Formats: sequence, C-alpha cells, structure tokens
Amino acid sequence: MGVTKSENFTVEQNELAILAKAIGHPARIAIIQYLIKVKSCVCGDIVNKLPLSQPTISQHLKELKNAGLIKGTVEGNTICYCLDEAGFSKIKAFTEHLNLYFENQNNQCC
Amino acid sequence: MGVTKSENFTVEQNELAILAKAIGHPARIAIIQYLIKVKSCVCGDIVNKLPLSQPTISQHLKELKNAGLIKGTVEGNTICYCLDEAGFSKIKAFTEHLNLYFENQNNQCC
DNA sequence: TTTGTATATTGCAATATTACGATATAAATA
DNA sequence: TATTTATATCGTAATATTGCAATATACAAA
Repeated sequence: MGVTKSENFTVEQNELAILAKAIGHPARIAIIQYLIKVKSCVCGDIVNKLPLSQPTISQHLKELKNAGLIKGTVEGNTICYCLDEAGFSKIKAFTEHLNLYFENQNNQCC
Repeated sequence: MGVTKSENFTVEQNELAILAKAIGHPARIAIIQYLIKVKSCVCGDIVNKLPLSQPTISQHLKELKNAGLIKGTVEGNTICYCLDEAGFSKIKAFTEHLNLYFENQNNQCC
C-alpha cells in the first residue's frame, strides 16, 4: 500500500512520527546541522551548501517547515531560515523519556 | 527517483537519518513507547498491543532492529524485545546539540 | 508424531518519497 | 522597463515504504 494507518494511532504518536520522519533524511540533517553551526538565521545560501539541486533543496526545506522544525521569513529577495523551537521541543520531551528509561535500567533482561 | 543520494553526505548524517527515519512511523513510535512503559523486555505480546496485522508488526520490529533501536532475544517459542541503548545514544548526542542551541539563542533573527 | 502457537518471509498492490529539468514568480537592480 | 537573482512549483521517472494474505519456520505441548 504505502499508506500509513494514522487513524489507528494517537495524535501524539502521529506527531512524533511526522517530526522524526522529517529529520530522517541526510539532506535535512545537513540543513539542521548547518543552522545549528551558524548559530543564527541563514538568509539565502543554503542552496550553495548542499550537494543537491535547487528544486530538491527547496522541497526539503518545505518539509522541514511543514513539520515545524524550521521557520522561514521572507527578506526581500531571499528567505531567512532558522530552527523552530516548537517542533524540537516535542522531540526533546520524547528523548527525555528515553533518557530516564536508560538511567533506570534495573530490570533489563536482554 | 525515490533514491536518496547518501554518498553526498557524511556517515554521521546518514546514520542519524536512518535512526530518525526508523522512528518516523506511528507504529514504531507505539512500539518504543510500549517498551518504555513496561520498563523491561517484552516477550511475545507486542502483536496484541498494536492495531496492525502480525506480518506488518514483524516488519516494523525488523526495521527498528536494523536501525539499532531495539534488541530481540529468542526465548524458546517467543522473542523478547527491549530498547537498545546503542541507537538511542546517537540520537541523544544530536538532541543535546539542539538543546544547547535553544538555550543560547542570543542571536536569533526570525 | 501431530497439533498448536509465535514469529518470519514472500509476493504483491497501493501509495509515498526523492530528485531534477523546465518553468513560474517575485523582488532587486541596471 | 528589461534583466538578473532567489526561491517555488509542476511534471515526471525511479525507487521506497506500507500493509496484508498466504505461507514458512521453529519451538512447545499433547
């Protein structure tokens, strides 16, 4: 099929899945890492930083934006992108659960 | 195409992408959440906990295992699954970078 | 040994994703 | 106004993912 049965899962599970899926591509990881590295918004040079064509990068940026992981602000001719805390804070809550799990792994069996 | 140009990105970027992609499905989130909740291995009742067929769940478990996010141990007739710290520790390192970014967001522009 | 139980694999149909050339749009500049 | 520059959208081909029925495998129990 190729179609995910979203209706069988909770809103939270679907939200987390959408976020993780959006992160799940090396080009989108590279975009996120670049935005972390420069420590601010980036106006208009992302295309030059990635080994993909302009339409492809535009598509990846759109997906990150749809997932709530980056924000884009029109700045005259160019667009300024930066990380969006909204999306990442949901991931943070999830990973903190995981950290707690591994810190208290008393009853492990395998 | 549908084929990711992995060779254009770093090993780290590809590894992270594979991990995030594996998490990026509500059924696999549900499996992870269930393993967190029961706080131990789970032997043989995952199929009853999810609203998907047995072959589909088997496939999702395989993907989580391939990504290094869960471990499975054969226990007679059943298989015991638990979370695998190996995979999650890589994600932890990545999210900690992000946390630092948002804690020091002095030079934000959008 | 036969039967039951749990999980994996195969095969396939439907849909999603990735990538990019061509083209559109919109602002900046000459 | 015409041209350049930056980004988005469209259309399409190739490949990947999702889901399940059917079947296989492997151990357990009768």
